[in-house]
Amino acid sequence: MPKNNRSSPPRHSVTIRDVARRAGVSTATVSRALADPDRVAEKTRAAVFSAVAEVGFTPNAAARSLRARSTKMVLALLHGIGDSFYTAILNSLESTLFEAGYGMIMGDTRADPGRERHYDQLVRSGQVDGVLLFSGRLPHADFAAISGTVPILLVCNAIPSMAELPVVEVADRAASHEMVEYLIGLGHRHIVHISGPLDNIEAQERLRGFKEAAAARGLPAEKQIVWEGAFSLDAGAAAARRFLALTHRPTAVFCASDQIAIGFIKTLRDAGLSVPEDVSVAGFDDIEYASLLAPALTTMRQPRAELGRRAAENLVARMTGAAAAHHIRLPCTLIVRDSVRALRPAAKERSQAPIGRAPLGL
Amino acid sequence: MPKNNRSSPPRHSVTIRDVARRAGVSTATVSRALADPDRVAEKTRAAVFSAVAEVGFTPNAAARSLRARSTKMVLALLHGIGDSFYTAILNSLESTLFEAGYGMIMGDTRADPGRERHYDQLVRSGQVDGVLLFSGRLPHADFAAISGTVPILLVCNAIPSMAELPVVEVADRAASHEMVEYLIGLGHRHIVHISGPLDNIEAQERLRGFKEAAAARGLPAEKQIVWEGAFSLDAGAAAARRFLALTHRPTAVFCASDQIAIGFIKTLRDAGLSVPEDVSVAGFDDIEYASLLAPALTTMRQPRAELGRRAAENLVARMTGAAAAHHIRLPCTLIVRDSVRALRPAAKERSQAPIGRAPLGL
DNA sequence: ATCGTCGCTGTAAACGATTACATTGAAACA
DNA sequence: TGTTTCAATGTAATCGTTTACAGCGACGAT
Repeated sequence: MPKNNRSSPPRHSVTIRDVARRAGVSTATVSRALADPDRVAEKTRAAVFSAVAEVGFTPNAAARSLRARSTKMVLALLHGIGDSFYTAILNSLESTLFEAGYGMIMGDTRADPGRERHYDQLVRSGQVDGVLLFSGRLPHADFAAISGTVPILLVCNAIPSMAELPVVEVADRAASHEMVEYLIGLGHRHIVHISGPLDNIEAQERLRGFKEAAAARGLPAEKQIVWEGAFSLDAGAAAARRFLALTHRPTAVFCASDQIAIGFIKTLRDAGLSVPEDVSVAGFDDIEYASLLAPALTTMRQPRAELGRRAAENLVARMTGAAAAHHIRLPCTLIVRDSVRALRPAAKERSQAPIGRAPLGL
Repeated sequence: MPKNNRSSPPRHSVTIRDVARRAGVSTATVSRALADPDRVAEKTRAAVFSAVAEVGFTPNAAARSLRARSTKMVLALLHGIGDSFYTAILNSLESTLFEAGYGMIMGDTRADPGRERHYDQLVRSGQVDGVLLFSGRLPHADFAAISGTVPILLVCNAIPSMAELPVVEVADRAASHEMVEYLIGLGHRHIVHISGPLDNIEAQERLRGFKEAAAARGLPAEKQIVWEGAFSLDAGAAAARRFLALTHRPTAVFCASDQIAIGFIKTLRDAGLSVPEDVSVAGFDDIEYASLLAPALTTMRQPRAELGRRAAENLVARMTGAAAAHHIRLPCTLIVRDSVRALRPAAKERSQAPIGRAPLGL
């Protein structure tokens, strides 16, 4: 007997129609019972629910989206998923979105135009109800156009040319101010700022904060050095090599990220200098391991969990048509640990002499 | 004159019909031209493409999914997005999936039944074409049922009760063997294994590897201690307190994760012990900062990028109906750094005496 | 001349839900 | 009793694609 290839139906999934048949009602009633149980009679409701359970029904998302024009999904578009900076944010993001009934699609632009176009299409094709835009290097004109399609929220990414878009960000400039004030308060007058890449908004703001604070306190401008690089360990290492080559070394280094600071310290240590004895080093971010390093890193803590939560809440409000703040700026907090120390007053001018290995006793 | 609220159409999006009209062809032809340009005449193709550009058309994803029964999305379901272990994996995952034209929805179960049900529904509602299951604590019966719906791939998560599901994992047991062999080779005979949570498959495997290797080498069973905890810093710290309370201290500690090792070392150091002088400590994972700590961590490196890539490739193959390996196991590599050292042969038996502060000179 | 064959295109039926509108029956009220 | 009202339900259109099927010239083979 030949195999009967035709007997089994073409994998028909179970639809609302099956439920309706089973419960002896129309599909409209099933839909209503599921969407708002109070709108159908108690008897019907019970019949529908047990029918749903019996046939094992789950509404088809595509059909629902098509008709209802909503997907209950948001796109989180960032630059470099691998960056550990995002992990804490993603955590509270997912959490808050989940509470509100939204799923999260993750996209990474990697600063690649092809990818940017792809995600642009994703949004335009109606696959998400909203966008959280972390990446700072997009073809923003395109995304501005999208903002007519679904709500967009810029996160940590207050692009000046798109002032009309809502933003949730960290008070980078103020935090930078505070850190510089702190260093000055400890007696440092000769400071180098190792900046992040200056096509990045946050790097720009931190640099600006550094300059403003130094100027406001009347620090000699020629002694405030700025080196630009990536937010990476390697950039920190490169800066350290530059630092070692200086004859008149600054007494403090303010890094635009903890990664930079760590790379910097490591290279310095390999060269025989020690932190903070020979030079004070401050970071920015307060990454998970900042407190575990030796020396424990003095840094600015970014409110990452809150950032994720507020961003998600704000976007949800927009998607549901509720009122939402147009600009949220969250403060950082200075975390004092061991990598920065007060400059010995006596050494204030001496510190410009070449610095050798720290004395053994201390 | 009253505002004419009715004049603007109800935000009609631009559909394939508009393109068809504009190009003077049928919607079927537009669809064909877009799906496979070679199937329409050159003239038509040109007309369609310029029409698409002119009206600004992007196909509606919901409609397409509904009809074509495919969403070009996968669900990556994990337990604790915040865990830095995932970041490197996610990176190569996203990358590989993107190349293959798939998007990625991220879900976190947080070991919460409500969430598990939610993501179960997500899959059943046809929102994804495949699932990557990282989390080790699901109501697996349910997900086994799903496997009839879309392909599922277990990642780092070879649940025995679901042997029929395909797996991509790390050779945890073999890696554990190797580490224990390494410690034994350095003269260690008295080892404690700080395990991860034993409802986690990987923790189980690492523990098993530890026991097997110790037994194979004839190490005295009563000296091989196992403490169970989370994969966290805190668990490491707790283990350290336990360790400090011992009178006969082991000479080496093999931690089931770098996090544990770091927490352990930190607490030990706070108590005045130093690593590796007083005790050798090995980790597992080779997290980003393992090399930057003092002491730099001796550990097993997990091939995370490759793990992500292989998992994505395998799932894509399954989704497209291609052949795919049913079980992939990737090897780890031992990374020797500074937190483990050879036991001084002379001290072999002495080492059971209470260990004091390390001599200053070393 | 006739009949495939083939390349190209159009017509219309799905896909599976939501929802505007119509219908029904019973309660409420005059 | 007749009318109104309202809750509960059914009917069928709709969302925007894809795709099975059919049609239609043109061309080559018989």
